[in-house]
Amino acid sequence: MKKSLNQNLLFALPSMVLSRQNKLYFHTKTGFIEQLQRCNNVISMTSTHASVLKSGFLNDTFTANHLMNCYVRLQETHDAHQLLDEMLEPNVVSYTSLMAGYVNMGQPKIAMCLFQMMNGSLVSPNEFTFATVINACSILADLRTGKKVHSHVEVSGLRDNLVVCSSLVDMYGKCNDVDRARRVFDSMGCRNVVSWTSMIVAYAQNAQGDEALNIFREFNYLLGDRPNQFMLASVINACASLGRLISGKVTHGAVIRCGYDSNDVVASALVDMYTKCGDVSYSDKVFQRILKPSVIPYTSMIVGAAKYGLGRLSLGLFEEMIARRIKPNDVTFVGVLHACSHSGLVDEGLKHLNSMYEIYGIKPDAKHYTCVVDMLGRSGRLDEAYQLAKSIQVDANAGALLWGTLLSASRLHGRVDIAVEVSKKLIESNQQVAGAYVTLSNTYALAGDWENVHSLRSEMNRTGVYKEPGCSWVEIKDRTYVFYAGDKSIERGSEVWSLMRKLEQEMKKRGYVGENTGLVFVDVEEEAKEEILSMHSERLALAFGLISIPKGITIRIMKNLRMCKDCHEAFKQISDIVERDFVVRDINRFHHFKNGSCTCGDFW
DNA sequence: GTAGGGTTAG
Repeated sequence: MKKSLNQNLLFALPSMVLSRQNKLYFHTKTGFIEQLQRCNNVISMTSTHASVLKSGFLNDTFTANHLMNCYVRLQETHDAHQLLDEMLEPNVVSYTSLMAGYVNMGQPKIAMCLFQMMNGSLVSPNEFTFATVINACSILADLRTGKKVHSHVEVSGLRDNLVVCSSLVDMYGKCNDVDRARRVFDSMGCRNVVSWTSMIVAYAQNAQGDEALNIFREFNYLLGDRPNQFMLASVINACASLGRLISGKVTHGAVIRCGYDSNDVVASALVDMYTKCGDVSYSDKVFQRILKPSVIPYTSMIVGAAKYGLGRLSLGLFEEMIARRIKPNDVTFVGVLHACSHSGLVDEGLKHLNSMYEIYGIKPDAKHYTCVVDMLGRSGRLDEAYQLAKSIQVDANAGALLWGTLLSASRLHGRVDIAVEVSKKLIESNQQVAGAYVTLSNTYALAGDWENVHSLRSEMNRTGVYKEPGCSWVEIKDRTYVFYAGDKSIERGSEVWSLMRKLEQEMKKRGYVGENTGLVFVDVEEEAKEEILSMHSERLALAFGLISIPKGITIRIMKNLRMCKDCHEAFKQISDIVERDFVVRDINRFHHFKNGSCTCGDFW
């Protein structure tokens, strides 16, 4: 029969008592608690537990809670749980601290079970309990339970509690219910920087970056508080998701002025933002300034370089981080494989796939295999890619990505046979149906099989399958230019088209041929052309922007600026990083000029 | 004993 934790300790007790005899006999409740607070390893913990047991103080809930908290702190949740089971009168602190322990140990489900168990007892939850269990729902993105807990909060008299409401905002955000998050946020009588950050994150992580920036503006305007590193990292993330280079740079200025530029998390967000906003060289400059980059900034930079086709740079960074004994994670390998895929480094990619588990103990999963399928597919090794895809066990979402990847590769290399098989899989499983139809149709078009193209189009019309037009956008100076696939009426459209033709000629001159360049159209139907254009419109718009922005307007204005010390430092650093034509505009926004001196506060 | 941030393949 299994012995209880306390029974086990009784067996261990005699030797412990003997070795610490003199101290133990004089213990008081306060003495035990002080001793427990000092415990920093399991051996001293076990010994103290034994003494508490012997003294009889274990029946005292307050002392037992300290004991349990100590187990939780040492990550011995199993022992802490056993202690709770054996407590005579566990109270709200006993339940809540164990719940928090499970959440911190990555076992939020057990925390939720404990909450249920507690509700079945006579103990009522308090604000700490609610914040903890809501956090568990948030980690699991469990909206159903989250709503139930929310109702419980409403009747518990804690609906005005700042921490509970902030955790509700966060929970709804993580469960992709932004409207509910906003409703809770709006209902709050009192908010702090955490509640505002939770709302910003809720918007940013649910593809509503504009709203995230609006609410950040509101925060600055209403509160005049300085944002902290959490808020700034979230705002930078929102800029990244929108491709808003200027807003990103302005926020970068705020980061420097507020003194968070050496923060690892903020720097990672900046590296990622500059990549997504169109300039990997800024990312590199920010990255170079990080004194001791951890795995995440390294990964951001590896992924960033990979996206720009700088595979060798990605692999060099990977080697550098290994040499610095920084352990890669699963995302790092996604970046490495992505880099190999986009730079045609197939053999090296396969080598990295094999080393993942063998050397680093990371088991490749669907996302890694999807990268490898993409890598083999891009390089024309379609049969191997197909074989690999068939051998992977995936759930529906990962499957959609995997087969979608193979389908694109089949189209790229005109492998109608594989494209047909793969589209069938996608359409039958009701995944990416419209995309599958269009890509299959384009594959037929590339092969000159117009009969099948037309029959697919009729089938799409008959079954009512509609492909949302692709959309991309780019921010140039203070304007956002939006491009929809197939929309020829875009502003300054004729300039875009003429620039595109120039680029096309330039690329041809340098030896690019075929549709791999993305700008050279093959003889396909109108819709297929539009799809190819939309894939590249972002880069196109960037190129378009670069030749349209007037330069050289900056130096004179700058000389007249009188800046406070903080702003001057921010300006010096940021001008190392960004180009001057953007900087002046940003710098003007960093400052308020009153009576000839500089006051800061409004980032926008 | 409680709430918030960064990297992920087509």
